[in-house]
Amino acid sequence: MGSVFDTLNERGMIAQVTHEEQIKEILEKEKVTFYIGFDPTADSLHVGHFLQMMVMAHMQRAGHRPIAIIGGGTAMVGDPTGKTDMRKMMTREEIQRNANKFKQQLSKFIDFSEGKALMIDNAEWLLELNYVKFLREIGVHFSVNRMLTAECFKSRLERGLSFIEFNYMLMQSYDFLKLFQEYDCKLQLGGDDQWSNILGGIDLIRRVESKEAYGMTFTLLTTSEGKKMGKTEKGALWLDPEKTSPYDFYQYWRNVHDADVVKCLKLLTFLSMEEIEKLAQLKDQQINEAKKVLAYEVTKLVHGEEEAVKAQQAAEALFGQGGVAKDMPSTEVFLDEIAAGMNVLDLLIKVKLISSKGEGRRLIKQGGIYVNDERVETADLVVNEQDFKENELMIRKGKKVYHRVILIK
RNA sequence: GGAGGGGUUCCCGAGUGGCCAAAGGGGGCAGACUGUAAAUCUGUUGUCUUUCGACUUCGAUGGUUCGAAUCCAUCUCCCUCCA
Repeated sequence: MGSVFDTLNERGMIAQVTHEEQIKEILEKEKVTFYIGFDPTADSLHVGHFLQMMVMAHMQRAGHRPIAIIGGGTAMVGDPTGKTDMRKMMTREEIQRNANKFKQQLSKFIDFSEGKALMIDNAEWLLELNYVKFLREIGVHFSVNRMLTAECFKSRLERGLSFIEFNYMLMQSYDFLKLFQEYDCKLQLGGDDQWSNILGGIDLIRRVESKEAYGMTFTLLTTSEGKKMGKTEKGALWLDPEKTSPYDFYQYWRNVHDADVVKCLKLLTFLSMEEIEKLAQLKDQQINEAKKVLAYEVTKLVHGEEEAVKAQQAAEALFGQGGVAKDMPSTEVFLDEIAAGMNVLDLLIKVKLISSKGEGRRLIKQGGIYVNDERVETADLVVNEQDFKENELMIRKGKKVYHRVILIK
């Protein structure tokens, strides 16, 4: 029966901690208020945030109180960490809109009721800061020399770093101080790339309050090849079903590399370590079973059980034998559009499986397009009403991309 | 403020008057092999038509020329050095 710390640790989530012993201790004995910051720079959270959310959920389950900080103020400055060039500035409105979406998504993981968790926008205090006052109270505590030695600035120094970005660290540190003072928040968590920013906050608290605060960072979600995970050809893998359908989401995890399955199970599901161990024993083909579990569990967490089941069924119907999948992407077509016959290429375009006719021709030439499971041999093929079975037509591109066309009479 | 360098197709990056829809790499997509994996190999990767071909693209706008990504002018953005 270990503490959350052990749980997080054995799942391989923890990257660095500031004071291992003390953190273990407070996590075991106290109800700790901690925070994680989220940058509202996109209109949806993506898998990159997923791990942070898992951590928050784990912590909350262990009785601690999470604060999700929406970086409404800091987003107006831009975190230089890991960016090769300056981030584009965002308007208040954009940030606000994004922040609202975040809250919805976070609510699936964290219970915000009865003050069990808080969500705060740091714009609340950052936007009102008085420059001179800030410099006098906060700025004095930072040594430029030391900041420059931080890895995140070092790399940027070669390319150029604007003053505004340079200040990001101060603002994030100030957040921590503020939360420490007002909410007794003494632990900051974050991705491993946030390490130096977190240290900044801890330092600041020590100097201003003469009290100890703690920090802990988590593994960044990367593939075994060291690439950031969750990037797809269409961009990030979003948690918003409007931006990434549950089916695609499921498929992403269904298709992770062998080497990453166990890691993902540990990091992204609540399955017990015993169950994961069991799955980790699987070899070769059987690994697919583990991948199914992974895909199902992760989809369930993000989109709910119902969607996860649907996605799984859809996938099985398609990749297993026969069966009709109801929940893959589909497009409706009206009878009069099809009555006279419609060229495959036009149909493919309509259904957005291809973006140009040239692409379609190429795919067909290479044997990558199937209609109702029959390989399309020529781009001249015309599809008409007779091709629909029970008002449905199945189009497949390559091996994995399916699309259902529904005929509306 | 002064001096210099630069903006090329998804990304990086060649290309300095016709042979350029534009090398090479990366990435993407498809095919083979497989396990809805990885690795590998092959093809492909502006649009339209596919057969020749037509059209649009090299920061923006004008200009020179039979012909411009390549030359000129103006504008714009970025970077480096100096102050």
